[in-house]
Amino acid sequence: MISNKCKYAIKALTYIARNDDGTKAVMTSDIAQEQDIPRKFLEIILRDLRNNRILESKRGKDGGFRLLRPAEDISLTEIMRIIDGPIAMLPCVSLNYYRSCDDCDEKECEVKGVFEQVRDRTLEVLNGKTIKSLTLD
Amino acid sequence: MISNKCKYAIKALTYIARNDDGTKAVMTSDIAQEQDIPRKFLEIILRDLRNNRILESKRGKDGGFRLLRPAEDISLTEIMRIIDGPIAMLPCVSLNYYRSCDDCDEKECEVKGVFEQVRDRTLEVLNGKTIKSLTLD
DNA sequence: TAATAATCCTATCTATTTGATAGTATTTAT
DNA sequence: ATAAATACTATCAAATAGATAGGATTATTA
Repeated sequence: MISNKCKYAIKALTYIARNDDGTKAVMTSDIAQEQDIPRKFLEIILRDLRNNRILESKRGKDGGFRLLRPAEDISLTEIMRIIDGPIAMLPCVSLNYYRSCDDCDEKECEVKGVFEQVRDRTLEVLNGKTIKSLTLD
Repeated sequence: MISNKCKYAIKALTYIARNDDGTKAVMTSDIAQEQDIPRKFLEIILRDLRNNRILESKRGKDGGFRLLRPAEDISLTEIMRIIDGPIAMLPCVSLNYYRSCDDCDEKECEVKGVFEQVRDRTLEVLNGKTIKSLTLD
């Protein structure tokens, strides 16, 4: 399962992508209201995305958030990794968050192969999806 | 990520499948030792699997556990659902643990479609894997 | 039939993660 | 100056993960 936080992040980003008309940044409070996300929680999420160079922010009056890159260059995998961490089902098959298993020898691990396949299938779908393509669905 | 508990369950089942020679049941303590799983934790897992009709148990001396069905009839998905619950990444796309989302309208949800695809790809892999096929890998 | 060896059951515990809220500081437009 | 926005720090409650402890029950066998 992905976390609520991650789902909020995706919804917030698609909202920003749809509502940035080029004149002014998109405000936290608008996103929170329209997408039904707790405001203070959303602040944390947006700051996270900013710190990871997905968003840029502007403070003060008429402040808000903008995508730092075109929506078609932001993949779902990138967002999910920032917010939730690994996508793989086992640490030892994670591409971005690899950790060895304490309790088994990877060379003869029975389950590793299966979960590598799951990972690859999952990434085939998720890598192909961007904030842009989500807004078109 | 799948839980440690679930990984333990899979390893325990493959161990039982490999070591049941038809004469006597496989003991918790043997599994725990060979597969490096905390004994008391493993007890809980095996009882769970028994309650869900994956294993049968025999008490007392020479007691232990056996697969209730042939290893080729026990899929990974079944085990994962018993131990960890839903396999899907969103409650609203889960086949076995469906729950509606509080915060969005499913008809126009942007992410639902993607995670249905992920679910289907994942199940393609996991449904094809059984305790039997894992022991052959 | 007593001893032994196994599962069964209930309760408990600690650490981490999840999902959030509160309050204040800082920045910016007017 | 003032209003309105983000930035930051701290805190909190509930759920989940990952176990551990101790005794009850059942079955074998010497």
